[in-house]
This record gives sequence, structure tokens and C-alpha cells, in this order.
Amino acid sequence: MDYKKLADLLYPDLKHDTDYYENLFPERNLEKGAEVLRMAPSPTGFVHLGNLYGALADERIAHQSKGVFYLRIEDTDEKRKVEGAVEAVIKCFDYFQIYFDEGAEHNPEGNYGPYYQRQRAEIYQTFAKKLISEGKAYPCFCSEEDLNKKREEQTSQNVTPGYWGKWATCRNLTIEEVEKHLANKDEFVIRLRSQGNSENKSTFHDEIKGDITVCENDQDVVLLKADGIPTYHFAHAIDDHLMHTTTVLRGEEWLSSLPIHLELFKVLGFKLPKFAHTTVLMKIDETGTKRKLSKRKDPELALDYYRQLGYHPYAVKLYLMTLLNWNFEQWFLGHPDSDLSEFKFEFKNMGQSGALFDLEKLNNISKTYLSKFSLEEMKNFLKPYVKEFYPERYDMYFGDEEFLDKVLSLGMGMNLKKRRKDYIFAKQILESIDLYYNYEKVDEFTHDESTVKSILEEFVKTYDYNDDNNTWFEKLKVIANNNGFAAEMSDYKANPEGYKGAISDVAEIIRIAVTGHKNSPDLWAIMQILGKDESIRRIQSI
RNA sequence: GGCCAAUUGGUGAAACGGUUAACACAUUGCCCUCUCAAGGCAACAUUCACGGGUUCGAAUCCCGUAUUGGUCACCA
Repeated sequence: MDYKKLADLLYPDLKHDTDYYENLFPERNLEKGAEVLRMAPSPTGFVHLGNLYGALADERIAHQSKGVFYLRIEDTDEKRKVEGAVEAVIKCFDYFQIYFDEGAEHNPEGNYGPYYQRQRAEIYQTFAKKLISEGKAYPCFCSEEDLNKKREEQTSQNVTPGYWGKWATCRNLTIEEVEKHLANKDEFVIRLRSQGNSENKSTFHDEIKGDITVCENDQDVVLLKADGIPTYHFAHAIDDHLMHTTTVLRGEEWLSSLPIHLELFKVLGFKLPKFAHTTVLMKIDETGTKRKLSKRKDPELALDYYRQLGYHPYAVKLYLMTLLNWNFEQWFLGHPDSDLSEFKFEFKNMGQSGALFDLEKLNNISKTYLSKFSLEEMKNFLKPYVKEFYPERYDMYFGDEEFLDKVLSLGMGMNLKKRRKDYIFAKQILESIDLYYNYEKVDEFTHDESTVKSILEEFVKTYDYNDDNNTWFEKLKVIANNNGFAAEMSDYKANPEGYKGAISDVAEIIRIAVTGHKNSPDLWAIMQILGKDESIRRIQSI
């Protein structure tokens, strides 16, 4: 069979040959040991936690080795394309401060583009043509029905389904037959003529998983689809070669198609990059079973979920780092003031099995991170959030910054030796400071109405805005005594029967009256912030 | 179903033939305290999915079983 002739028949007018592209995209000029990694999302418009998880690993490995991290858009599937998805991806990574050195819209000036696979169609076709001319690939005219029929037959005979061995009927097409199909304008795909045997096994070293055994590929997989656009497998081999990726980092769902990729690199004569397959993120179901996070059921999977709640991007990254490398957390404990980029990230410290996503832990990390913020940092964090999600409240908060400063300092415990850790994410912070702006009685009094009334009346009568915290509290004790409550907790504990309640109950009544809540930071301080008139007004509204 | 991988407490996990099985989150108790938060001090796996084996010695090595996950497209 004259393969050269076949190749020319199929692709008569490609402008270049493979050498042209090899020369166009020469070896990158980088320091020894520099790693080149890529983030290669398909533009479905949905960015999830797993994407960030991988991107963070990509970014760290690339940048800590003084290498390159680029963005490539895998838009080979027309059906899954969503308008504006690429912008959404970039916006999302921007929010989490993951920056690309080159690729797609972000920095189209890179020298290895285009970074959209659809725009690279001719490149793939050129390499496919070369394979055809070497007899390593061939056109296949089988229709969907043909393939389904084969599959049925295979399952009934209990053999591995797919296009392989004797089932690969188009392998043996003669030039004349191909010409006839072409003249007929029949659609065709290009398939790999696989040389492998699935009985042959070998061990392969994965940067994360370690040594794994892989079988040889024996499937004549599709390289180019009927529309001339490559499948993932082919595009991956060509792009990662031409863009000089040194480490392919991707989810472990790709592990099972690794044999295909190994054969492709071999057949194309490409140097094999390193591979690193990350584990999937899991969660515990209501039913108690561990399962993969799913797009439909788990809103917390979408990165936008965290942006909308106003989680600090850095805190989310810190959390992801603890999942990514087990020793990160301990390192961070020892270097609380260092940036996470100073940590040495290593594949060997990544987990082997699927990590459970733990919201509690995220919250904890977020709290301790925010508890180190200065007042300025806190305001700078809240500002853009309020602007985007509560624009109507912007003036309320930032119109009187002096007031906001007082509110936030108290909430953050700026005056304490150990700061408070109440604040987790922006939305929750706004909710917790709402009591200064809107009065709403949420909790109920636990004592009867007449007791409440008499305590509140006496409190209003004796309240002096200029009292310091101690004086204020001494007055509270007097009120307690007058109403049959124990002024000292120790007295109450010694003889709970002898009192209506303790000083804490008196404070609670006033707290509910003033803040609407049973729990709050220091009551005296809150009243200082609210001012005399507002405090009294709230109490008298009861 | 075939193939590949994983399995240590409620969770993330360390350990690479010999330790009281780290550490962190969560939980519980006590202390501090006008509430909450924070903080302090404790407690929390006689046991590493199960069953065999190798060994003076196994969470660690070997063999089975079970369970979980991934994958078997002209989707990525």
C-alpha cells in the first residue's frame, strides 16, 4: 500500500510539514530544572474546586522552579462550548490570584500559540498526515451504526469493546476503496493504527502515584474527528510536545487512557513528559458514603460559590494547600507570616487517595487568617465585595468610616491581647455587624416580662454614657442586687436556690434589648459605639 | 463485567520492619469569664478494612477476600 499517496489523497493542501512546526516552536530557553506546566480547561463555563486544586499545584511547581505556567483552552468539543466561558475561567483565577505566564486571552503574546485548540486544526492535521504517510494512522469511514453493531457483537461475545484488531475493518481499506468513499463525500475520521497488545504490561512512574502498571494500548483510537478537529488524546500529545510541557498534571480520571498517550508519543517520536495524576476531591453524602463531588448536587464545588460568600481567596488557597501537601499545614504553623509561595511544594507529599472536602477546616483556616488582618486590610477586603454584591449598602458602610472602624475593631478584638476569631467570610461579617445598622430583636428573653421591665427601667435611669467599663458594670451589680439576682457568679454557684438568677442573666436582658441577640462582643463597648440615644431608644422600644 | 488504583480515628493525615501510631480540624470535659468569641488545661485509634503467610518483631513485605474510586466515546 502506498501510504504517501493515501496521505496526499486525504490532505492535499496543507501548507506546511511537521518540521516547519518543530522549528516554529523551538525548545524553551529556560534555566535548568525549570518546569513547564499548563492548565487546560474545556470551556464549559463551570470552574470548580478541583480546577483550582490542580491549578494551584501547576502554578507552584512551575513558578518555584522558575518555569512557565500557561493556559490552553481545550475547545475541541463543539457541543460543550458555552459562551463567555473562557472569560469566566480567567476571571475566576484572577480572583484567586492564580496568574498565567502565557496563553489564551490572558497573555496571547506567548510564542507557542495559538492557545485555543480549534485554531490549531491545521497543525494537528499536518501531524496526522505524517502518521498516515508512515502507515501509522488511517482513515475510517465507519458510521455510528457500524460502530454500535460492532459493540453489540463484542459484548455478546464477551470481548473488549472498541475498534481494535480484527474489528478494525477500515485498517485494510485499499486506496481504491478510499478514493471511492472520498468521491462519495463520505465522512471519515483518522484512527491510529495501534501496534500494541493489551496483554503486555509494564510499569510506569507517575510523579504522584508512584509506580503503576499499565497495559499497552491496542485500540485504534480516533485522532481526528469528522470535522477535522482532534480528540483530546491527539491534541494532548501534539500540544504538550509543541508547547514543551515538562510535566503533565491532570486529574486521575486520565490515568486509564495513559496507554493511548504513551503510544501516541512513541509513534510521533516525541519525548515523553513527566506525568502527575492528582486525586479527585470527595465529599461525604447525606447517606454517609464517600463520593466524588458532583457539579449538580454540590454547590460548594463551584468556585463562584466561595466568591459569592466572600471567602478570602488567599484563605481558600491556604486550605487547598493543606490538602495538596500534607506537610504544608505544619510548615505554615511554623512560618505564620510567610507567604505560601515560600513553601516548597513537592509531588511526593501529595495524597494518594481522594481527599474529603472539609468545610469546617476551611472555616477554621479562614478565621485564623482573617484574625491577623489590620483594620485597613479588613476594609480593603470588604470594599470590593460590598461594591459587587451589596452596592446599595456601600454608602451605609463606607460613608462613615469612623463608625465602621469602631465596629470592626470591636468585632475583630483589636483591643484584646488575643484577637477574636469571629469573622470567616465577607457575607457573614456583614451579617454580624448588621446589628449596628439595623435593630432587630432576634432572641427571646428568658425571664418574665415584669422582671425584664424593671431591670431595663432601672438600667436606663442609672445609665451614664461617660461611665467607664468598670463603673458601668458596678452599676449592673447594684441592679442585680435590687432585683434578687446574685451580683457575683460565685455567690450564685454556691447557692443557686437563693436567687432569681445571676449577674449574667441581668446582662443578658440588657444585651438582648440593645443588640437583639443573646450573644455579642462586649456590651459596654457596643453601647459606646451605638451612642447614648440609640442605646436608650432600643431599650425603650421593648 | 474487564483493566487500573486506593483502604490508618468523625475529618485531613504522618509513619517507609522495632515509636506511648506525629500533627491539624472537629468533638467532649474542666478553667477563665456578664454572654459569645478567643485563650489555657485535659480526654479522644490497645490499633492501622478482613483472613492467612514471611519475620525474633508487621500499619509497614507477600498472597487472597471485601469495600471504595477511576475508566472502558468522533467528551474532555
